[in-house]
Amino acid sequence: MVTLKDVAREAGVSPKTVSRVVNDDPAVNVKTREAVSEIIQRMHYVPDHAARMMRMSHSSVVGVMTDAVATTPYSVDIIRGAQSGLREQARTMLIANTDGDPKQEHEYWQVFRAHKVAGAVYATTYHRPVDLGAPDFERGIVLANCYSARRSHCSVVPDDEGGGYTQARHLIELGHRRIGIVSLSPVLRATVLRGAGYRTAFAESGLFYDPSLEVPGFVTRPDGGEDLVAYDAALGLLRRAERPTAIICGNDQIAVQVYAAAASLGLSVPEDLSVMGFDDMTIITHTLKPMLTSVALPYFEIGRIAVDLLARINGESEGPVPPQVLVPCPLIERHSCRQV
Amino acid sequence: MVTLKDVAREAGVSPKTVSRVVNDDPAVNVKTREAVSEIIQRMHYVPDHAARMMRMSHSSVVGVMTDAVATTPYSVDIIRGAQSGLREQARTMLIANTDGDPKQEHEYWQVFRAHKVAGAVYATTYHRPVDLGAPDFERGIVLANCYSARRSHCSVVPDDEGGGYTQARHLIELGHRRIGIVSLSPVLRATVLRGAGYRTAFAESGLFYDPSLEVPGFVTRPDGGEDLVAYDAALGLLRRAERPTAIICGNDQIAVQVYAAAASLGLSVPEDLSVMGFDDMTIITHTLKPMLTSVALPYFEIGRIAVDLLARINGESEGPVPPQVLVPCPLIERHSCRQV
DNA sequence: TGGCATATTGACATCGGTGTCACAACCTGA
DNA sequence: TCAGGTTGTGACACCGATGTCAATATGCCA
Repeated sequence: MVTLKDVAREAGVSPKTVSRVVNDDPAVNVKTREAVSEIIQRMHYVPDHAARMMRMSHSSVVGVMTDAVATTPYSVDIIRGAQSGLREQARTMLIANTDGDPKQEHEYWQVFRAHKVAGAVYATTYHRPVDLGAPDFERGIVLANCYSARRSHCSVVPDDEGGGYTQARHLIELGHRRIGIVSLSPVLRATVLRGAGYRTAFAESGLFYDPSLEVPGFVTRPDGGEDLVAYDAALGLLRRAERPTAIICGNDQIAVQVYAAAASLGLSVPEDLSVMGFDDMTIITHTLKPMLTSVALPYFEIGRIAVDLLARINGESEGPVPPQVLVPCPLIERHSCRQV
Repeated sequence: MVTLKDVAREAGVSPKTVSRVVNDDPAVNVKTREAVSEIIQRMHYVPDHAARMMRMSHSSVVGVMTDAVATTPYSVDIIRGAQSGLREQARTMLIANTDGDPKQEHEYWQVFRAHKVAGAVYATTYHRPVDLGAPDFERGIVLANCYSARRSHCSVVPDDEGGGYTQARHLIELGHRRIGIVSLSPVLRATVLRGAGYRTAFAESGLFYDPSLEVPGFVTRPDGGEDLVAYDAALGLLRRAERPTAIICGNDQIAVQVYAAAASLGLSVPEDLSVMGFDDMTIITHTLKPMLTSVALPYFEIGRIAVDLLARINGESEGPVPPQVLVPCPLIERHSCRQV
């Protein structure tokens, strides 16, 4: 391990001067700087993070704690977004996956403290309220894809209500008047919020919101698991006397089953039925034929904004720190919806 | 920040003694240990990672470098597997996502050096050869889901050949004799390896391998992107005079389109056609009706084994260090294949 | 009781950087 | 010519832990 002192000796200057060069301190003579820089390069010197951190009593690492971000595959984009933002801040990321286990969570807060991380992002798989308890962690915390029931931390969440509105609004603009909905489990916050969005869009256009046209695509088993019943749900809707001309899906998986149900009745998408997804999981949206129009969950953005907020909380960058940031869910048009 | 000294003062002992307690040094009187432990708890003391690391000149952090693990969603399970293994080793994970950019990659090797990480895992999205160049990084490196063309590092990769064998073998055992294959892009290593697996299984059973029954489900566009053409590929196979009774898919996305193609011809799965996926992306396998039988890519295991190997390389645990570990791809039986 | 092994504890230096402050060399303007 | 300012550099202490080694207390045996 080559140290500051080694470089200093080689360059014939004091360690402090090398330190200045490394940190771009302007109070160094240009010639000295160049000479030292050259030697740093030649010797492959890299400043020791530990020593620096110890002296400065905080690190350039940000902790990211997640429950089980891998469960819904794309929520891992929160991590990618965070990484992207941290890279610009010249920071790095210490990651902790807790599997939702409070014991692990507590341990990792300790780890974060031990590492003197500059702050933490707490990200969840599903948009939901969380209660962090008192993690005795002094630095800033930003919640991503979740929010504090006690409003104790600021949060970055998808605008599910807006997303629901966007789904409905787009179909209405295409001329649809009978719109079925195969929704997620009613206990999810997303379902409630999007429902509000649908109603707003319907009301705006003077459409009647018919509750019988909204059926769940997932049902919760007694053991807590979920069964995907969208196929039968969609069949039910499509067999009604007045068949809906479009179906809004709670997520893209539901759309897969809606496609299959339509096919089984000899209906084709989008000629006989428009289908609108949610989540924009490319693995599904690009795979279905025709490719699925969907509303995206802006995970990448959420991660990015979370670390930007963190920098503001820590006073390292300018800007306001709103208690909650709603990130819009953009419409991704493909070929599963048509004008009627 | 409460330090060792603070605890020592409070306990009326020397800092060194507190250090001994923290590190479970047996040379401490039981009564002293208990008293000090109690005060550590009460004061919420957490040892400073930086100071410890500096003194010991290595850290308990492992670096994980990835190209773009989020692209194929489930390859993120490599990360989860690694995390799970590291947790048992009482280590943590510094993560670096390079987007495949060599400049970022070089930067992150420097970051790893600066952090004095105990070792590194280099994970890729696709099973492929890599050339790490000379990352001037002194600690151990293990490749996950990729391997060194120059055999300079040890690697953990899925047994694609075995996976292909498993796919074919299972169908053969169910009595299928005409088996179509809708494969991945022929340039992928996985395609080549699995092809070898199919042939072995066919040969074993005295089946004739008919190249005309293997068609690509993806085609590469001039711009390098890929188009999913499995629907038409499957139609082609299913319209042949002697229709195959089963189709092996290069991944689960292909299976989605095979299902759709079968439906469009009025064929049902599995009565008229057995379908076998690959990757076991639950988001697809659980969504299709009937649920898809598939062969899993053991990403979680790969990540886990990689960090175990790393510990061996660093001499922290016992066991051999093979140059390459092939991780089996297990068959996950669901309902898309039937006996004929 | 003296001598020696063992158990327990602490003083001190050290790891690799950076903050503080002093100091020398060089300007500037009166 | 000299006070006062600016620029560039280095000496030294210190961040919070641990390794080394010495010091003290205790126990045991002859």
